[in-house]
Amino acid sequence: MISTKGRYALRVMIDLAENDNGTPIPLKDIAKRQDISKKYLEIIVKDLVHGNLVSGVSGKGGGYRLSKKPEEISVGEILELTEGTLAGVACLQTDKNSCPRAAKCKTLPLWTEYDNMVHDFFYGKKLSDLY
Amino acid sequence: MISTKGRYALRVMIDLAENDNGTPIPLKDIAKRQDISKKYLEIIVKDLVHGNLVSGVSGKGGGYRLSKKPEEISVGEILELTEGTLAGVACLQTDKNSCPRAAKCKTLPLWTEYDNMVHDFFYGKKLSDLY
DNA sequence: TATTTACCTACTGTGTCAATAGGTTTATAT
DNA sequence: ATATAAACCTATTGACACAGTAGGTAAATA
Repeated sequence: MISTKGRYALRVMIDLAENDNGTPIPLKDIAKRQDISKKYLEIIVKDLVHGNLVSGVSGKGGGYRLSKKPEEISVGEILELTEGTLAGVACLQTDKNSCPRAAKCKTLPLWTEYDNMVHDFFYGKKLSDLY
Repeated sequence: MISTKGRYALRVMIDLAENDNGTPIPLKDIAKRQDISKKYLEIIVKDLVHGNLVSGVSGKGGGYRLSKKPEEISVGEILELTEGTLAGVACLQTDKNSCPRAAKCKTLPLWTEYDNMVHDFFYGKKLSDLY
């Protein structure tokens, strides 16, 4: 299940894209527009900065701006970054080493197909498609 | 994320379908074949019984059997029963009353599309497709 | 009547989620 | 220079779900 973190992250990204006027956008403004506590947004934006999707500018007059054009940012990137993974099933998380039953598992092909579908869906959607 | 409960439930259902020989199949056998504790399986099978996907027969010689033919049971039914919901996003869970931002929410259409895709995927797969 | 099975209620440790709290650093505007 | 406004950082917390265990009772057959 996609958590608030990923969902809020997407809203932040859209907000940044929609309100882009050249100058950095302070978190305070986003928090107010999106009705999300600024404190919580700090955590989320930190992930986005680490993933190079946005860059922050400190000091008065500072704020955040997108690092790439909205057409070049996929929803999948945003979610994978903030959710940690897009994998819908634990068996398929890359860090978990593969299950000993994998070879004979009757359900693994289903989960793999599911995972590919979800991946393609979210990586096919660009930020620019959402506003 | 689909939890062990849903994943195990699916394996139980496949096991019941594959080993169906007319007589009920005791949980002990399923637990051994699937390498899952019988105690934990009890919880899972209870859900399946409540949802009328399997029926239990008490007493010596008892066990469980499928209530319908494998071609008539969808993976979606199984997962929705054991997971509680198939909704990948909290906004779309039926019990939660809709979010006040819904009307102006830029992300809601995305989540709805995602949800429909997932729903169609899992309801399109039948138990008989998996073994 | 002993045995085998389903069925029931309760409990628990672990971890994640969602969020808050209180600071320090950085850089601009005045 | 200095006040101000912003990002940035570390830690903490309450609530809840997940994954599983424990110990029993009821039902039905061999």
